[in-house]
Amino acid sequence: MEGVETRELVYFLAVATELHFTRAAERLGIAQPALSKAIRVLERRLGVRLLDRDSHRVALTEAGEVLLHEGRHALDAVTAAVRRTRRAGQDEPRLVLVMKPGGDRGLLPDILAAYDAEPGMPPVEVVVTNAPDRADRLRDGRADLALLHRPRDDLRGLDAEELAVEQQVAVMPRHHRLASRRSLRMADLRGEPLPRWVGTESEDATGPEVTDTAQLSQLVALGRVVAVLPESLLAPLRPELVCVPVLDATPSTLVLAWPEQSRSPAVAAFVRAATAVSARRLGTVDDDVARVVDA
Amino acid sequence: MEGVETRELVYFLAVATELHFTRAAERLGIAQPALSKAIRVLERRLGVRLLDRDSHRVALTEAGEVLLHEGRHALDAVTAAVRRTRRAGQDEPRLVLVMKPGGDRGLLPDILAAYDAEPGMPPVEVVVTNAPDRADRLRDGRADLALLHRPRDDLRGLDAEELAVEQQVAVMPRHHRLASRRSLRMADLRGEPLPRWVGTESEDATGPEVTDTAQLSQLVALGRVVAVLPESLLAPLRPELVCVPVLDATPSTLVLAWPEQSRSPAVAAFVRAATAVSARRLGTVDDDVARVVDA
DNA sequence: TAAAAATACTCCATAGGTATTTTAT
DNA sequence: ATAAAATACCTATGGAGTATTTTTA
Repeated sequence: MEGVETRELVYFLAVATELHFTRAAERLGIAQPALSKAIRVLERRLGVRLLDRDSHRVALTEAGEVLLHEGRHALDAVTAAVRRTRRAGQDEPRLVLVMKPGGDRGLLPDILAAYDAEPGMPPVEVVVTNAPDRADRLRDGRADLALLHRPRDDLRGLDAEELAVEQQVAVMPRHHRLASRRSLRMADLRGEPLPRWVGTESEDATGPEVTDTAQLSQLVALGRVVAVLPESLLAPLRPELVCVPVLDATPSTLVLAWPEQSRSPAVAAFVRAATAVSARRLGTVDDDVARVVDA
Repeated sequence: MEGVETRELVYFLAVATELHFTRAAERLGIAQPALSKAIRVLERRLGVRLLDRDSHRVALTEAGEVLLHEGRHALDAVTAAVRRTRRAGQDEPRLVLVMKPGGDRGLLPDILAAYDAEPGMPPVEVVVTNAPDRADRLRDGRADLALLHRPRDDLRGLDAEELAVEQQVAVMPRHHRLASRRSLRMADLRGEPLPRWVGTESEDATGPEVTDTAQLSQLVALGRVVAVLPESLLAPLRPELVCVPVLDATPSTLVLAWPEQSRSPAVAAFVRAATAVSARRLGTVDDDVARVVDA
């Protein structure tokens, strides 16, 4: 009566996303009647109709809509529990940190050194990826820590500690009409093609799709696009490019994030190390920002 | 291979908390051998030993420790999904708001009025309870919204909007040695018996256990305890009691909280209503605080 | 030796398969 | 007429029970 099994959630999510029993059953590797029955049982158990269906249309009810969102979340939590348990049981557990290339603003070596100084802590495995699912990796247990950027990344479900704030700059070829300006406002970039980062739906981006900063550098150098981003992301800068501070772009904050309900001592130790390093560097970073803003 | 069923999680959590197969099996209403086997299957499936056990001792391994925490979280998410789906499927869905008695600082009537002004929204069911699990009710789907107090309540897993800040006061009988002071510091209260709120483990509370403000008022009036809390919580104040502002107590912030991953339009509408009312009242509230601090 | 977990077996509830019917466009 | 979901029926995996053995303080 009470329990809903994860298998049932998986089945329902398949149908709810496909909106088609036969295709969903294929995807799940089971037969269509089995799936139909499983859904009927689930509906009966919940006492709620989840899908309105006739022979040619399958649609979510209000309740089905709710279970689609909440069920996804619940399944994430279950798979996260499984992944973290498996990892904790390894012979040599590791602390997994994800970041994108260049996404550490040079802080990581010092942080790792500070962390390694603590005795009895598992080694850190740094996963560097351009995939836009870094935050999701924390949520589903593939990673323990992530270097993320606010406000770009969605931090819901995560705890985070601020490590550094960086002003955004516009990157363009040396010969660009705005390249000699000492600073810009977003309005100055009206009409410029901005890159569309894959995996993010941006409002005003009209330029080509980009997946990583190397590709972006290339496109900027070719004059196909102008990028607005934290300066350190493109460091070291190609010689034919220049950066101009954009005064009214929301600054990008580098944060160290971890799953909210984490009780891992290793995660705690790493966070301590990172905040210590960040605090030590804070003066320097602030100077950097000030210098950029003054320019 | 992949899937872990919620039933298995429930079983494991029972063993992990009881640390005793036979008792856990009783609690679950199944036989001991069935439970032993289920755990063995789970361990095999995860590829990880969860419990170190001999005939007289059952102890969690590192991995078991992890699954205890993460599994609880995951089960919460599953039951939350089930509860919210059931509620969404009711004939007349309701928006459930939990608060403790007097926990709204007088804002709720206006908020409800503003919310009711929006068309097509489900009615609000206000649950007033002294139970200390108000935040948990959001996490496990029994409620959609809660009026909570920072920093007293643990807001992890929740989103929250600040509604009002209130200075803390010490409440004591009129004849108390500190009753004539215009303000206090926490140090002045050294040696005074502070109440131990049930459900919270407090460091320096040495006085009697209390469960609600009526009981607390009574105990304060009897001179058995001195309480530090936001003034509005005891309003209207018994005539034989007085309040003295405590300058260095961390102020209490009234927040409206809801589950992080909520996508409910009704919740969104209520939050809008609440922030609007709060903004309208903000000047007044700030004046209140200023007046208290000046006193 | 006593208390508790593991093993051995038996049973049946149900997940899942195949074949077929119903339904709506 | 056709595509898709529901129904009917069958099979077998595995969840849960009882009886018993093993283990160690």
